[in-house]
Amino acid sequence: MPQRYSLEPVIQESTPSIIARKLRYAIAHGEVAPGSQLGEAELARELGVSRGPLREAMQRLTQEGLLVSIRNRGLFVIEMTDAEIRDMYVLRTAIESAACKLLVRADHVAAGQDLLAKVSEMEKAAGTGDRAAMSDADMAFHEHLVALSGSRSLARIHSTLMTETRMCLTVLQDSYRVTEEWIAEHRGIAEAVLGGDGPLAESRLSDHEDDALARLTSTPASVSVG
Amino acid sequence: MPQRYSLEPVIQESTPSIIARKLRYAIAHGEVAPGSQLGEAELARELGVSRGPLREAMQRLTQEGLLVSIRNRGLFVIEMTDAEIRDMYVLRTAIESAACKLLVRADHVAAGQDLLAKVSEMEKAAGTGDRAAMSDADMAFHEHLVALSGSRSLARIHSTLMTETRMCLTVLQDSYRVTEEWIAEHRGIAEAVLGGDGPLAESRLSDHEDDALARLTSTPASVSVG
DNA sequence: CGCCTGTCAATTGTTTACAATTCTAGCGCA
DNA sequence: TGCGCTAGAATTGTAAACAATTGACAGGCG
Repeated sequence: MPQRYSLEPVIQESTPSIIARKLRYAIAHGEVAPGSQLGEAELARELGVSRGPLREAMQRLTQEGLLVSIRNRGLFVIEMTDAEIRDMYVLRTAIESAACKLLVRADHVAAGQDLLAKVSEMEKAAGTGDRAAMSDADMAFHEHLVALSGSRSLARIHSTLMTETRMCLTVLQDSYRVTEEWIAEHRGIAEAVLGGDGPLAESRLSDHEDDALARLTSTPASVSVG
Repeated sequence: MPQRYSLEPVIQESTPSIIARKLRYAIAHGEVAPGSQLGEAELARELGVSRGPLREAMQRLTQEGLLVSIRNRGLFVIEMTDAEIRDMYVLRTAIESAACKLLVRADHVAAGQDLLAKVSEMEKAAGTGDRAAMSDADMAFHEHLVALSGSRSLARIHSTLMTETRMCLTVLQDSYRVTEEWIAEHRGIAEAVLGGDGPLAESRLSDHEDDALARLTSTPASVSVG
């Protein structure tokens, strides 16, 4: 059959998937506060679905670690302590470092240029002074870094980490400052990738994550994973 | 209140949790073949639960990546291609490397001795010639490595990876050979940790993972993440 | 004979209702 | 005041029924 129109296959997203995505977004953007309870009946009414699919979606988020379940009491949005945020950054640094390793072994020139483009977008966002745009650009850089590595495994883990990161950023939005230094760190990583210097890229990435972590937590990270 | 007995908090595991654990075990140990379909009605009857909690458990496994869902058709156990196994090992190496980094920054002497004890258990298992015991000991070493790091994040990801690894080992059980070299690799890692040499430990770990990967896949890994 | 199409059985997806368990809060009582 | 008990409310688990979709198969048409 001639493919006259460029038709993409119709993806029938399952209802639990849709619910999970909406809930993830709501949690990440602070529409539901950390520690607050998600009542089944209320949520089901709000979303216009029945309890079955809703519970399936909740189980997914529980598996991701975004919700904690207390039996016969309900599901609650996680509250991350400083220690847990530090621990999350350990994992995040591990994932992104691995992505860097893969990148420099592949087409690091194209990847580096791609990342530099993201840095430009960050500068643009910084120029407008829009907080949301700045953090969006920040996260876009890191998501792109992992996506360019081509690893599905890394991308999957990373996406859940970015949700948690976004949640932390939303909570501590006031303390989120974009400095020249902040953009320079990203550019440094991109340039190291461009040059194919894996160890340098990883080192800069690790330092960058430590800085980001220090901005998120009250006490500085005592042990770095870099 | 004086803690006279070392009482752990009573954890009332939810039904979906139990189901998920049982299914995970069954998949990991080859009781359900990769690619096979899991019928809701049949499984529910077999496990003695209703479809509700069963579906919730399935969603968890889907989120973990152990099952793939085809809408209106059912859930199937994943079939991993060589490329996917390689990709999984990229992630696994990233996780365990990060654990190594944490280990050498903490009490690396105690950790190293602990790991050497695991190596002894491996030798014992190798002496009996019991295939299951050998792979158990192998996986116990790696799980211990991550557990000793004290990172909940790393441990959580790693546990799902070990399930997938176990599945691969079960499928290709015949080609699983334990050699002197295999034990020596583990001892090398443990000794590097004991000596507090992070880079050496990571390097040896990476080489070890590459070897393990080469045993699992038909074609050798073209790109290492180490 | 080959291809398309309509029907049918099977399975999943969703909703609803109800029973069971457990936590919380309030009350009475020593 | 402190304790135990009880009623209410919430979640959790179960069951049944219905809707929706898929894949297969038989039959008609060119």
